[in-house]
Amino acid sequence: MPELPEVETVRRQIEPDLNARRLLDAWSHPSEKFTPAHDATGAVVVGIRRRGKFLLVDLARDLDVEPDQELIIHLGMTGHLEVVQPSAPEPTHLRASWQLDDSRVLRFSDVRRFGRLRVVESGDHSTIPTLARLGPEPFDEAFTPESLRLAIASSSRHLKTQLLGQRPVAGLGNIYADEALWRAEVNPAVRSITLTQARRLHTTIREVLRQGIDNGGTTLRDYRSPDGREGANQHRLDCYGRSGQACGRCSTVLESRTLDQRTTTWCPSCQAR
DNA sequence: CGGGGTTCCTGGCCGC
DNA sequence: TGCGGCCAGGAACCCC
Repeated sequence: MPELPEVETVRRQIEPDLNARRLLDAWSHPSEKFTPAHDATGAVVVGIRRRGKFLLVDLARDLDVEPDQELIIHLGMTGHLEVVQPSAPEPTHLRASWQLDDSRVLRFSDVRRFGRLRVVESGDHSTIPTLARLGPEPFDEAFTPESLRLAIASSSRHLKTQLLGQRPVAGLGNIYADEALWRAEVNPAVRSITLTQARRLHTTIREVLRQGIDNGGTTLRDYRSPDGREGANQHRLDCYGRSGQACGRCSTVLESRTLDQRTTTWCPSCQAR
């Protein structure tokens, strides 16, 4: 399930292959999630950025002009991007592909079809709700303990649920949210946090995301980087997926329960309310 | 507008 | 071995 570290790993890998390449013919699966692939046809890639879990591919009519469109890619749970020779074996769940002007092909495959594509005018994110209201990038200076505390205070929902909502900070999913809360020793089900807790959580959010990027992402089942390799961060998890095992800090057995329809794992002792 | 619930999908896994 | 049932999970979407 690609979260910020996985999406950033993908971005770094495909950028050199895609930069300055023109997208020629496009093919797409008939779902409306993927048919916008055709809207990018004819444009040249002049850069690839990331906001939270979204990839923003800057498109221009030509190499020497300002970009006027963005191809926005969300990988969902099982989305995978690769730039390969056309002779490479076709993925089983191909959802979109673009012929490139260097004879290679950009392919987007996605087993569960939770991913989606859109082409919009540069900077116009108004039709993509989560992106339009996305919180600060975790490594940006706009993300501070106080911004985090304020964001959490602005809603009455459970802390973990708010973090998954992408408003307090961009890019957390279930894995890194559980990891950050565990490290910060904050209970996932509280509805507000003190500034002291916000300071800890601010630090641990940055730590777990940085560690995830440094390890090339977390591969639990499907995630592969564009070059087909697994990440290594799954060997470094302290909390996510460790329900029933001993907490690495206090040896209490980690618990798991569904919080607002999402599986949540935490230490009932160090993360007590 | 916020909160709460539902839906989209399919492979993998469990139990019989 | 086969199969029904269930689960995971991000974000759009719908209703109140």
